[in-house]
Amino acid sequence: MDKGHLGGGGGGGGLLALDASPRQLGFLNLLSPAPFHRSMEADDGGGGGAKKNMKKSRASAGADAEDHKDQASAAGLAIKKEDLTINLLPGNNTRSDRSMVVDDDGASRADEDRNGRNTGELAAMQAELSRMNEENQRLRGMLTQVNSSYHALQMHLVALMQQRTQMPPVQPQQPPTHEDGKNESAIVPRQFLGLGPSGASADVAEEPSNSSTEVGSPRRSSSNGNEDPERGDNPDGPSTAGWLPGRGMSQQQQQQLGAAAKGHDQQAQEATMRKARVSVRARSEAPIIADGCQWRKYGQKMAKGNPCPRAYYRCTMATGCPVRKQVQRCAEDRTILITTYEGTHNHPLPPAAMAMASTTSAAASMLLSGSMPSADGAGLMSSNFLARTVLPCSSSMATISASAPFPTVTLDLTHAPPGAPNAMPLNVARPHAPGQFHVPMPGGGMAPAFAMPPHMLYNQSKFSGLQMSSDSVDAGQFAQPRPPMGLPGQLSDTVSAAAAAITADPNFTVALAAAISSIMAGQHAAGNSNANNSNNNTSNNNVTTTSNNTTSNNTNSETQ
DNA sequence: CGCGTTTGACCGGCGC
DNA sequence: GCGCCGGTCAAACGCG
Repeated sequence: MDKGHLGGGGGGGGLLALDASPRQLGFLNLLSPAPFHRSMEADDGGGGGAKKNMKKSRASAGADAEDHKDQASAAGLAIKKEDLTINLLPGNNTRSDRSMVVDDDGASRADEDRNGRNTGELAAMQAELSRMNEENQRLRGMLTQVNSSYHALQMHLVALMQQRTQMPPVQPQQPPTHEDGKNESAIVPRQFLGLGPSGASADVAEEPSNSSTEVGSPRRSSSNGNEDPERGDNPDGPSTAGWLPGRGMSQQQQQQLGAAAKGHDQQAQEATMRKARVSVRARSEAPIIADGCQWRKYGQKMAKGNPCPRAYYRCTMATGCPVRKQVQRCAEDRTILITTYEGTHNHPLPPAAMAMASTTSAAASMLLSGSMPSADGAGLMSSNFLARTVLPCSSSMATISASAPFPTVTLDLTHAPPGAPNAMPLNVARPHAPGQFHVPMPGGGMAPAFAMPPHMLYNQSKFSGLQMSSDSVDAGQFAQPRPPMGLPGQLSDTVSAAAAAITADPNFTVALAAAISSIMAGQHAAGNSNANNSNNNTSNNNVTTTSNNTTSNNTNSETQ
């Protein structure tokens, strides 16, 4: 029976978890790649890292001061051999030859000669080191800048969250005076769609009639049950206040709405945005994925072009929750379960559900903030970029469809992050793709919520692959699992919930998106294009190099 | 008996 | 205007 699938899953991992450490942020990795990358390498182990660094190009080598100190200290020992072949001077050779000829006891003399050579090498290396130090300073400056930006964002997030807790449930929305405003595009979408647990504000806004219990409402226009009361002039109903243009607006804006065509366009636009969906593709044998929410099936249809029926579910965790989801198996590969979420929860969610909801929320916000100026190339660029940043582990897994009837983000969880260690082959049978779905866990490969029944574990773990996206990046990119965090399951859940709540905040997402977009715009202005991945020795070499890394990872995952 | 699922009917949007 | 299609409703049904 399907009842078994309605129960909430165990605690999921912290999805899109934002660690205090900037290196956990994939986008920061993109923005200031070299220092972070190198700091990661340093984790691999010191000596080998130092040797590797010497072989690198100067640009990529000069990053961490400590590394250079290590190099300096090791210069007289480890680097000698390589550099001897480089720095052998004719004079040295003659001296060495002469010493061999003249002296039978050439050991001490040879040592002296070596010392003499070493002094020359040391001078050269000191010069090199000084250059590297200078470069180091520059890179440190960059790092400091990025760190300060990160902390500024963090402060902004905290401020936003505090604002949110102090705000009444229904907050007045920004006046929709934008026609094509790209600045507003980052603000507006979050008012319409957030699949995450938005606690009160946006959810209540989404729900046309909370007090009148949508579920029990007899007459609902079928597919537009959400929009109709909002589209129509619905003067009352506090629930419509959230995003309805007519609510919480100045008289001037009301007059704007009065203008038929204009208001109509806006409303149509907003309705379209409200239709934004997040589609999750995951391999699952189960008929439904356990995302922590409770769902009630209210319909099933045979969709055209797919022999598998499409099931319609409605969230029943709270009366009137407008969130719906469609579940359908992929026509090509029926082991792939496609779950499409639409709407915003208007009730608190358990951590497990919050994880999924925050993922979809982040993806939806990403989509809307990026694709709002759909005709704008920059918008699409930022969408794709955000698809990689918000969902780092799924750089190729997050795709945005502009051609779909509704703007849709597709999170493809059927691909394993590249190079994921300690992967847990959760697939029951994937003959064509061995170990295709790998779920790297921060604690060495195991999720904390394993008190679940096996089938729940199966499903929930699939989401953990998304939830642990940032961790996946760490583990996947650097092929070095982080040491076990030692977090008890409960605490881990709490942390995940907090992280999920943070990332679920559309304000955060939008702020993040805006910051990233602006930074990226600056970088593109400076370095033209990241996609070229040329390995020239320009000042952008660091960025390019790491974007190479990122790109190669992307392609890795894409080719899977 | 209550709750959830099933399934045919209905409705609205959209393309021709 | 008509038909197709996606989405929803609600009565019937099944299960615990």
